[in-house]
Amino acid sequence: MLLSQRCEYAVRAALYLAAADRTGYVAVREISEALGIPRSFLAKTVQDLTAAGVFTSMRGPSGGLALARPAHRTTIEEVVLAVDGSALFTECVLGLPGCDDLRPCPLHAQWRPMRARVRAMFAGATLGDTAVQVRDGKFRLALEAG
Amino acid sequence: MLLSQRCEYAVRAALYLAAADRTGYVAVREISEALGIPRSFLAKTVQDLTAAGVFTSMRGPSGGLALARPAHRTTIEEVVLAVDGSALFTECVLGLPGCDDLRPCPLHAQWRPMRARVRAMFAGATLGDTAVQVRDGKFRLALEAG
DNA sequence: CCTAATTAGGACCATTTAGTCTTGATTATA
DNA sequence: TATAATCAAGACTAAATGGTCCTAATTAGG
Repeated sequence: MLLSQRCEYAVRAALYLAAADRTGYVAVREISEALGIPRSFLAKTVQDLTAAGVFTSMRGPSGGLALARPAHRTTIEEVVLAVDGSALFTECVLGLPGCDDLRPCPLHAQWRPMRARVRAMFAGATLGDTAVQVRDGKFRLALEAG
Repeated sequence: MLLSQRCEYAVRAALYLAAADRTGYVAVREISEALGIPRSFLAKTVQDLTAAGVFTSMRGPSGGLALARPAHRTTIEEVVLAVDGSALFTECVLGLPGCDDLRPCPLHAQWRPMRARVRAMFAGATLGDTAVQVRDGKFRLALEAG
């Protein structure tokens, strides 16, 4: 698994929020039901995102979650960093501490640019871009087709 | 983490075996001490590799582990597949079951070629190639520099 | 002010992964 | 044949991850 289960959930939830394009807040309950994610688990996971300033939240009736910034100014990379941290983008593929250009592991020369590309994949994807296509039915965020 | 801890250990052990380039067998104890890997844990992990036909093993004095084939005909990909399976190379980055070209997740178009590149990185690295450079001191397999 | 809807947060349980330990089977060698 | 070295295998413990549940705090609306 490239991303933790929590992180997969978080990215899908962020994309759902962006695709919903609602003026107010969206309840965790709605997101969890729409995406087939355990509600309590998602609720705890998104706390990382509000703590990181990616989401905002409001309690009470008509409360819920919202993007802290416009969807086109938030990237999937930010979501990944908030939940899983930066290890995937920085650590040695063989787990050697201090693996770098000076004291490389045998895969360092190949993995270093590769992990940069993986990061660029997430950094280049704004929630806005992708959400448009989710709304158009080109992409899916849950088990069912559309 | 791209690879499980067990898998990281397995790859390093395979590279150690290749770099040792011994005519006979190499004991798990020697490998675990050289690489700083818990011995019992490594012993169990390499059973996956012997079961997969990547390693052979022999019990008794002067027994141990050896590569089943010449080092230049075994790839790191085979080690990864034997321990972690193929999920990394086949599954959706957002964890959606059945994510494919017909019913893609929002990152499918980017992740599909990326995971193929990751796989190619492992498939293109034979134990023989890399072991040579480990022997030359260009690469390290453990915490210490050489 | 009361009620219901909602997030926040912590305690808790379940599953997977990481790691240890012991016992048994095998085998070279004295 | 006795001994010691080694892998094989399973039971066990520990830690991380995934997931549930309950209580408190907050807030809109009657």
